Amino acid sequence: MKNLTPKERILQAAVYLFARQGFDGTGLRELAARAEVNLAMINYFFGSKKGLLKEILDGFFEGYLAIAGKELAGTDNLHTKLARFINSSVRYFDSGQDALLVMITELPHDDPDIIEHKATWAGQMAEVLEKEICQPLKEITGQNIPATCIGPMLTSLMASRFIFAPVLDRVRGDAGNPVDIHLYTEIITSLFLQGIATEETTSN
Amino acid sequence: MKNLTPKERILQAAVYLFARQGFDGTGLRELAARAEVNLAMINYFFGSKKGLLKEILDGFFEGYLAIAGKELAGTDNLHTKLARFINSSVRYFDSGQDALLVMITELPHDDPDIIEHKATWAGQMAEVLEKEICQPLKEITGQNIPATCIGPMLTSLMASRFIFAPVLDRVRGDAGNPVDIHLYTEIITSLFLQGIATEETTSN
Amino acid sequence: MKNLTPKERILQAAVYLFARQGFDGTGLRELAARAEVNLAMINYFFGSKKGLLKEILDGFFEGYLAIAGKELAGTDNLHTKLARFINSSVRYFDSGQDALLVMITELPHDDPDIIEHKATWAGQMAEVLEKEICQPLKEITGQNIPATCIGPMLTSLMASRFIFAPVLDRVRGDAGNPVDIHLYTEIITSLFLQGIATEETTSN
Amino acid sequence: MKNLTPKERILQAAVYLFARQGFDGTGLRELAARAEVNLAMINYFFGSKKGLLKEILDGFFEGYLAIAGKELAGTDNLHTKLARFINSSVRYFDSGQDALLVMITELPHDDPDIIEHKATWAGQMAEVLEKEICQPLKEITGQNIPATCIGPMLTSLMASRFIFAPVLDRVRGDAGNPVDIHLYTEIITSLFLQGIATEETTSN
DNA sequence: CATGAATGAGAATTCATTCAT
DNA sequence: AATGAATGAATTCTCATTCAT
Repeated sequence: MKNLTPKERILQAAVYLFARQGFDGTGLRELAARAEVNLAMINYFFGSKKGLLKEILDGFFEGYLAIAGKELAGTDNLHTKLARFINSSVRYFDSGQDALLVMITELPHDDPDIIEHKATWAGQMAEVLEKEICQPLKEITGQNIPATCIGPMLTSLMASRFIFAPVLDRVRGDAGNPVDIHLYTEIITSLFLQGIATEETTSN
Repeated sequence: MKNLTPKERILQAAVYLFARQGFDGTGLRELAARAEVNLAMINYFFGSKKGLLKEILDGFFEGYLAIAGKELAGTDNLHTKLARFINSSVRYFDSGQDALLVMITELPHDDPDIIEHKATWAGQMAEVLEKEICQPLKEITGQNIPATCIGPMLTSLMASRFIFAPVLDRVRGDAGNPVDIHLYTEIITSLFLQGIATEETTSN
Repeated sequence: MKNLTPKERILQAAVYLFARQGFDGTGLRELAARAEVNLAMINYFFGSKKGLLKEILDGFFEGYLAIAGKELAGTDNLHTKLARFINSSVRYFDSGQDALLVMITELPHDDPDIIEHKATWAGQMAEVLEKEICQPLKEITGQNIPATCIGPMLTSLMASRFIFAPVLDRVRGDAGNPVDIHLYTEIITSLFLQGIATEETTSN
Repeated sequence: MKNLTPKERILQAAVYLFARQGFDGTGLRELAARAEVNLAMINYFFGSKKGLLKEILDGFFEGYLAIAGKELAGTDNLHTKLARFINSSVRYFDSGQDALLVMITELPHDDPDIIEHKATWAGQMAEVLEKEICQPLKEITGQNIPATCIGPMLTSLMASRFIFAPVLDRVRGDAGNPVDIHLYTEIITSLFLQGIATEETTSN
């Protein structure tokens, strides 16, 4: 872990701490200590604390957008593409839980700089979803649900386990066994595509 | 708005600011100014800034839990009960968007005091869901999805619009027309119960 | 302890806390809590925090001065009188250790109000000592040591055990057995009258 | 006085103010102003206000212990060594009156951090005194007075003039002439070694 | 590149005190 | 006599940032 460059160490420490204490709840001193880096280097590399946050968000969105672009493109049917997207996204979220949490928890906060930045990424994401999900959906079912509605829903759904993780660890206690990550993916996929309780649906 | 008691004004200002700037991002000075209250009164009434957060979270969870208790109880079939719960919850979230955002964004942060507090509420919620949703679901479909999985999913799903709201306002621009709240409720309900793209489901 | 008047409870709590945390280190809230009294009552009874300190100092000095007046007066020889004075004083200090500590630790601090107050008492004490100790001493030994020198020396000497008590408790550990109070009195008396190591004195 | 480093200026101002107003009675703002230093530098250099106090106490104890080690060691007889020790100590106290007062007035206060710290020093001092004073004394006179008794007595006695100084200045008025410091040393030494009123002792 | 020193602004909290009831 | 509410000032301490070296 010491064979990372200072900049990488800072980034890594920042994701870790921001996820657990929030952006405003984390001091640069604490961050510098964890990254084993001189305090002044943070501003040296990232210009400001906010610049550091931007870089983290950038990294997360870039990867997420890439997944959307890759898994949703092509000529496969919508089901297949969605299943693929959910699968990849959940794995992405899982492998970068901290970055996901930073994104989610900083989403609603209305710092002018940051919100503009987030909107840019969200806009690009919406474009992809609009083209690859909403349009096909409209053709099939007639429903016209905008990407700005379905995107958040899908993202929140996939992220739910990670958002609630710290609390759930306490709820279940030490002996609790959370749902396996693969099962979790299946549940999400199944829920999103067929809803819950399909049996009952037909019986009623 | 001035005919509220100081304590109410503080609470109101706190929800407003915490939702927009985060708990740590909000200073007590700013809060006191907005509540038109002397700075020292906040500690006088709530003991500490954290005490104020706890009271906000309490208020939110109490209402949410009450809805779960009310709408999910009874002998109606699962579909009906879920539809009712979603309907009430979304309306609850909508009418108290700020409190919802405070809850969501503070969820992952691992302050020892707060996390314990949140876990208590989450535990109670999980009990209700376990009994009223998970058990019936198991009997009907055979699936054994724990409440600690389905609770977060459902909550995140219903909250998605509000979590992303500030960003989406920018994405859509000023002329954007978000989905109507009733339609939003319908979409959530439909998604949760039957999944998306049901037509295609049967055709495939 | 609850059958004391509020005023007495305040005084008692104040002596206790001032001795352990100092005057400035003790908050009125803490004091009110310990005295099981409403915060506002302290100012009600004593006018101010400083008024409370004055009353404590008054109580101590009054008792100390009374002892000096009683034990040093009369026609007995100086030795006898001094032994009596030391005996009574040490017993007085022992029975009111907290008040003694408050007096000692607040002595050097130069708050204008308080210092004037202390000087008044010290002046009265000096008069007694001058007449009952210094004058006789001068007649006997020819030494002219002023009361403003001998008073502090004698008082500090007798108080030494109490001043260092909290620290010594740690030094000796839990199993430490401090010198018995009667022996302590004897040591002080003997030291003051004959000095330490008298045997050697004669041999040298 | 300006050609001292900021850290030195802080230390100097702190000793001055703590001696006159007590540790808790002195604000960091006032201290920073007197040291002509930015407020934040105090915490920067000393970590906390308490850290500053610790450094002051360290400085004092270190010097005092060094004197004990130097003046009490050796093969001279006890009288000579004690006289030397008293002489050096009084001179040390006189040259650092403020530090002495800080030590004395903070002695009884039972802050956990500080008391532990003080106990460490007191323990070392007690060891020296035990070996160099108490043991010889026992051999000569048969008296077994522990160092934890004789140490406080001796220290308090030598410090008496400085503890009472602020009050005595008022008692004597402006024209008062306190005992010369050399005479003071002689009185202490004589008192400690032969007691007061030796003539009378033999005559009675 | 890297760092220790330095800073002004602001953080949350506690203070002793007042006053209407 | 007694109290809960309220307050302005001050508390210690941390903040992100800058800069000379």
